[in-house]
Parts: sequence; structure tokens; C-alpha cells
Amino acid sequence: MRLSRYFIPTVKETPKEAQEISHILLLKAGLIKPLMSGIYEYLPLGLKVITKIQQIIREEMNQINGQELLLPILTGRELWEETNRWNTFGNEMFKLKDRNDRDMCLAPTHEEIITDLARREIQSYRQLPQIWYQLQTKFRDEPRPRGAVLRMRQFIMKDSYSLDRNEEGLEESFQMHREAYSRIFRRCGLDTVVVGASSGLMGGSASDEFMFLSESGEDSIALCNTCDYAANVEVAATRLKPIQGDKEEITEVHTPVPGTVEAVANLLAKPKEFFIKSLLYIGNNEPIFVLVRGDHEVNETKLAGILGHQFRIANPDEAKNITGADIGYISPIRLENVEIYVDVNLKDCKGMITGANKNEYHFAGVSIERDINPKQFVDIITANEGDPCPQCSGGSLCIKKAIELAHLFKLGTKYSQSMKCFFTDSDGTEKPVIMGSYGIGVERIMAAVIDKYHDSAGIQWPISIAPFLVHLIPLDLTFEDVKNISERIYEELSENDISTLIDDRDERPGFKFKDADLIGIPIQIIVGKRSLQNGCCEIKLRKEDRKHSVSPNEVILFVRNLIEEERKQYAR
RNA sequence: CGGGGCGUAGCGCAGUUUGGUAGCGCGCUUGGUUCGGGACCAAGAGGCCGGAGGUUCAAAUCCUCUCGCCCCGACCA
Repeated sequence: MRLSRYFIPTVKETPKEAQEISHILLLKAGLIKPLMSGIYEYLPLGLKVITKIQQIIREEMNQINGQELLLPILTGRELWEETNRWNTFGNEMFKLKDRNDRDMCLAPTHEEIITDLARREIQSYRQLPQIWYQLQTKFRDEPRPRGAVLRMRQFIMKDSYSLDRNEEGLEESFQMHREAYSRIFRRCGLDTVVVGASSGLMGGSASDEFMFLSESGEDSIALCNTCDYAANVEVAATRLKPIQGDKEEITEVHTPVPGTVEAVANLLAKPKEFFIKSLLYIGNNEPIFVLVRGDHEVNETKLAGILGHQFRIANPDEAKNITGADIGYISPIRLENVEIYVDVNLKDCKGMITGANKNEYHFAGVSIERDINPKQFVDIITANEGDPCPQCSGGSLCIKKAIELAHLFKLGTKYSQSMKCFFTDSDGTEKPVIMGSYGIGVERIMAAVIDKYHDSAGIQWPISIAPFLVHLIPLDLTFEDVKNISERIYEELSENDISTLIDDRDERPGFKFKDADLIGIPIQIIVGKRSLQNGCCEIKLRKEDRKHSVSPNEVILFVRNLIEEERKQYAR
């Protein structure tokens, strides 16, 4: 491809809206352009990268007997009513009406569509298992799109769905996906961490996420520094040692400071872990106390899972009515008729401090076992950096930011039950199909790769997903030799199916070098009169400083070897 | 949805406090000189100052209302 005729609108100045490195470079290198909030145009160079990523995904999905299909984006309301997701997706779903005033939506995901297809076509266990996948645009009206392609309202997802006869089959499909995904990310040059996660709106029994560690990430994950424990902080557990405070009896302590754990801890000169944070929630119009240790926060994702119904934090008036004190001085101690959920890490704690239900007073010497009557001990806190690992002894947790690249769900029968997707098993009985769903964010891979492979000058594409393999840079085209030799090399590369971008523009050398480094094509060939005087041109990898002097006749051979060497790093 | 910031030439910005000819850098066009890390000279083109209303002799500037974008938070596969 000739750069003089190729559309790569690079920009020298950093766009003001971009914060994350991937966002900045996607715009500067002319890969994408914004159209609206969370909606982008993919320009030729960006599309080439996306296509490469998709090709790797296809190869690995086909390898596990996945079958590619393509489902509609525009769908009717009825299917979504069957699973109640017309409502539960809420504002995140783009909804519209057709000319006959029928409710439609742009599919945010495709469980309902795939289940509908399956229930019409799958009758017998003989037709199972199946893995169906697609590379399809999804629409989600995100409340806050960010970081260019990190969170978009229109994006490409590879989503696949497994249909199995039983739990064992699901387990197998799930494992196959995990392995395929590992290979996909490895081939794209990314290292990932697989973490346990919350299944949220998708439902189902278990879910794993493939995470790429990055400060640009929106998710936080907890990793053990000793064993292999890894979980999204939304679900990460910990195992804190029970606190044994010094006071045995409950006593009232005057605490004339704002009722935060911080302030009272300072006043009493006690570390925060000696406190019980008592939070009052309202759910089903009933007060619910949630108790956690003073140095930790309530994890509302976990709370949602425990309560199984809607809830919200109580407002100051409600708190006062229920306890007689302002928020900050409250606790369930000596209160009647309140549901109490206590974090499991508070079990057996003694000598604790918490609100006395009287303004500017706290109780000291509280014993969980003696003074609190919980409905249930539950895992309800967000793990902090340095907390003990819940899985091994001696390990502690690190909290890292990460980009969620993929999410795998064991859906079980959630969709097949509600949508009546049944098959007849070998014993003649009718059973619901056991399902799994497995998504990959295609553009997020692109962003993660840029996040990992760049320097101050621009992108350094791994050869496996690079938009071109070779960037050929003739300097000073007014020199006949430079022009002729670079044209010859260009033709040879093309004949050998080595995708090449030749910078045939009438620009100064520095300009061409800067563009080449910004775009980040992995192999650069420089043809200039200076090195031609020694009978050579120069070949270098974008990611290295080292230049190789190579005779024009040997360029093809040299480049072939380079490509082969590079490819090894991103092999399956 | 809450908080903050911003909409002026294709891009990045100044001008708004204190109303009075719309500017700068990059990019673009033409000509010339240059040519191994985003050159230089000269001459040009290009803007209803996001939109609508209002105040005023006069509005990019003041007032009201709107639309959009970005960041933080909430929310979220």
C-alpha cells in the first residue's frame, strides 16, 4: 500500500480529551475517530488491526469446534420479556419503535436470541453439544463511556454460547473456552489473569474474567502474593484475624467528634480495626443493619447477592427514627426487630467499639457473640490491599487495576428454563439445555495491546496483529537510486505476500520517521542515499534501536527471517 | 444521576474579568529554497465564536434557556 494514497490521519498534537495512553495513541496514529460519546469510526488502519484480532479469535474458536454465525442486532421486545431483561437491563438498553409502533431494541448481548434459535432447532441430546459464536456489534447505552474503546456504547464483541446436555458437558465447554481464550490473548501478545467474578445481570452459577493488568483499567482485582488466588474485588474474600480488644464489659464512652471511624479512632487512640462500622440499609421497607470491621468497606455487589432484593442506604432521618441517633453513632446493639448481617470476619471479635445509639457516645467492650444477634454471618466486605489471602496461609492480597477483556459465564438453565429451551435426553425425559456464554471485547484487546506495547514515540504492534508487517521508508525520492531500489523492494515484498506500507510521500525524513514510529508497524526498512553509498539499506524492528545494514538483494530473505523470529513470540 | 471542566478556522489554544475591526501556533493552497528524526522564506485560503432567545447604539464577551464533549464519582457483562 502506498502511503500517499492511504488514509492515515495522524496528528502531532495530543487530543485534549484523551487521558489513557491507548486513547491518545488510537487518535494520534489515526486508527479511530470519535463520532459521538462512546461511538467511534474505525479508520482503515484501525480496522486492519481489528480484523487481525478477529482472525485470531476465529481460528481459536474454530479449533474448539465453535461454529460462526451472525445474529440480528435489531430485535423485538417479546424475547426480552420472556427473561424479564427488557426491564432489568433498564436504561442500558437502546430501545426504539418500528413504524407500526412495536417496541424494539438494539441487542446489548444475545442470550435470548441464541436461546430462541436453540429451542426451535434443538430437540434431541443427539444434537448436543453445540458451540455457536459470532463477531457482532453490540449496543449498550452506558451511563459513562470512557477511555475511547475501553467502554463504548457501540462495540464489537465475540460472543459464544455453549449448549450442553448436562453439567459435565458445560464444564467441558467452559474449560475449552478458557483454554481457547488463553491462546487468543497469548497470540495477541497479552498476558492475562483469570479471576473469579460476579455474574451480575447475566445470571448463572459461576463466572470467570480474563483481566489485563493496567492502570487504565476500570476493574480492581485481588491477587495473592503467595498462591494462585485471584478474584475481582467485587467477589474477593479475605480472612482477617479476629480482634481481641482489651475491655470485657460494655461501657459508654463520650465521643464528642464527628461520628466517622476515622475521627473516633483518633480521639480514642485506637486503630480502626477495633471498630465496628454499623451501616443501616433499607430493603423491602425494613431496616437492615450491616456490620463490618472499621478498616473495611461494605461491598454492595456482595450485599446484593446476599439480600436478593433491592436495597439502599438509609437516609439521616430514617437512621434517627430507627436508632435515636445520627448516622455515625448508631449500631444494632439493644435495638429490637432489626435484621443484622455481620461480616464473617467480625465473628469472635471482642472488645470492639461501635455506636451507642446516642449522639456523641460510643460503646466500648462490645463482644460480637455476647452483644449482637445476627441473622447471618456473611462475607460482605471489600478486601483491602495487604489483607490475608482467603485460600492459603501466610499469603496476602495485592489489589491491582485491570481491563476486563473477557467474561465467561456458566449460565446453567437460567435462559433455557425461562424460555423453554428443552431437549429429549437418552432416557426419554425432557430437560432444559445447559448453557454457557462467553464474551470477548474485541476493541479492548486493541487498547490493551497499545497499553502494553508503546513508547514515547508511538505504538509498537506485535507482529501477530500489526496492520502491516513492513513499513518501507525511502528518503529523498529525488534520488533515482533511492526511488528505484525502494520500488523494487516494495514489489518483491508484495510478491512474497509480505504486507507493506511504502511512504512514497514527498516529505522530509524526520516527518516520515515520526509517522512510522507513531503508527508502529513492526519492521521498518529505510532506503536512503547515505546507506546506499555503502550498497545497503537499513532494516530495524520498531521496538528496537538496532539497525541492520542489508544489501537490497538480501532484503526479502532478511525480512522473512525477522518475521519468522517475531512470529515465534506470539505462537499458539 | 451528582460534582468539576470545556465548546472560538481541520487540530491545539488566546481573547470573555472591564461589551467596540476575531487572533496565535500547527495543518492546508501556490511559488521558491531545503532534504537521515515532525525544515525555512514569501504570498494566500479558511470562523454566524455550539444553538436559541434576551439586554444594548453595539455581544465571542453580560443575562436566560438549551445541545454537545471530556474528567471524577454513582451505576454497569
